[in-house]
Amino acid sequence: MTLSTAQRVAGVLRDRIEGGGLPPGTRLSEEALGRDLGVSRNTLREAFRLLVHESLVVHRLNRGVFVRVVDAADVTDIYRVRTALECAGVRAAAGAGRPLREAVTAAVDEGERAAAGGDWQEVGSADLRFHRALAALSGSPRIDAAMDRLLAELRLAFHAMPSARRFHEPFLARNRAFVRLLEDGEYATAERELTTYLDDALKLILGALREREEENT
Amino acid sequence: MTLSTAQRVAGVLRDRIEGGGLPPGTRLSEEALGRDLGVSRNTLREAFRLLVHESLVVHRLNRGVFVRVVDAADVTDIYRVRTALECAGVRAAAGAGRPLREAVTAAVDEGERAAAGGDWQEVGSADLRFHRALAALSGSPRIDAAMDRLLAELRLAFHAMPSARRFHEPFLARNRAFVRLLEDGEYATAERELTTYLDDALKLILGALREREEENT
DNA sequence: TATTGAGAATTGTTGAACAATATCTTAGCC
DNA sequence: GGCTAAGATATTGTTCAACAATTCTCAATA
Repeated sequence: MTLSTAQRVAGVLRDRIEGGGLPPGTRLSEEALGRDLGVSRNTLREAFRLLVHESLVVHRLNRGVFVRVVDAADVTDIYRVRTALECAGVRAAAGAGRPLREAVTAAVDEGERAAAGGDWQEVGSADLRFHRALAALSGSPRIDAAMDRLLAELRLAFHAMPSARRFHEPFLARNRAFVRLLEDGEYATAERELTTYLDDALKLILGALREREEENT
Repeated sequence: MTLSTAQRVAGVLRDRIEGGGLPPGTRLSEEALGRDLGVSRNTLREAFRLLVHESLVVHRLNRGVFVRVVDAADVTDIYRVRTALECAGVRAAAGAGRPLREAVTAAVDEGERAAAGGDWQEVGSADLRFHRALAALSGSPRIDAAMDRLLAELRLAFHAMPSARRFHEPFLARNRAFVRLLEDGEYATAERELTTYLDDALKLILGALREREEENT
């Protein structure tokens, strides 16, 4: 057993949350969950702390933990940080090692292959890998970890997106064009394009969030 | 009782660590510390969790918690992330609100005042506030939080710096010049200067770390 | 010297008890 | 009827001691 009980429990909860089994806003009762998963309240609370650190749940004093609700302000902020980290990656691209640069191209390739096969779920995953690879060009473990946390948060918001295809399809060509800019060493242009790219994506998500908001009124 | 026992214990440990009473690498025995502080192991473990979240200690499964050792690779990485975040702040400076911009200037003012009074400890604090204010120009809560964690980590490495004055004095003028660039709207120049600024600071710290390393051989 | 295995030391997990806080219920009032 | 306030109930927060699981120590052995 190389994983502690708390880590295993956190993994189970993470899967349930990301799989939609525990929708945003759900309260996680210590007693009920502990009985369900067969662990003590103490261990469960330890698992909660791990998930709090991943921003998947929030902890309100004397009220318990709730599945994180990612609102428009959160998404906007996440995109601010993404822009900072991914732009830093682009600026480090020239000095980055070959494996790091190839990871970027590979993710774009995989996205196109998935699109050809009609697997839009996988197109989404490849897109996240693409952006993570972009930030990873910095060669910084802390940036990698921060990026993972950000994308995990973002996945919570993606539950609101009606169609993976409508959201991802327009970006396939932009990803390809962007990679070409990197390969040609057009870093300044690439950075500008990336900024507007992320801004466009943000607007799409905010639009979807607003629509869902109006539905629930 | 507005502070839990665990929080008090964490405070005691934090003081001991930052005061040098518990040098980096020290293992914090649950039983010995618990007896020493008069709390149960469980409470002590809760305190440990708080400190882990602050990056002051690390937790290794089945081995216990150790006072964090910040090595050259860590410092290098921290400066990579700082560069990304502070540069993002500079690029957002034009659109940032007045209070955010004034906070940058205020920190530089306070640094100069402290230097005039010979309080080099306070010069160091003001310098940290200056860089935090720089990153805060982005107006992003997540960037603010990340910056706080980074600077807390960095404080651990500063224990290796022999003289606060020798380290901070040369940067007083650079801080002032940098603020002037911001006020004049010379953002591109400011960003370039900031990059070399952080690079120079990194080299100084790495040099001090190397010297301390050689002493301990 | 390197290895191995039993025992010691240490951390991981649990369940319980009690305290503090929040939520729900209900009785009384306007 | 609707509203407020007091009390009852449920939930989380904190601490403890005991037991399980893991790692470490160190002598015995090849």
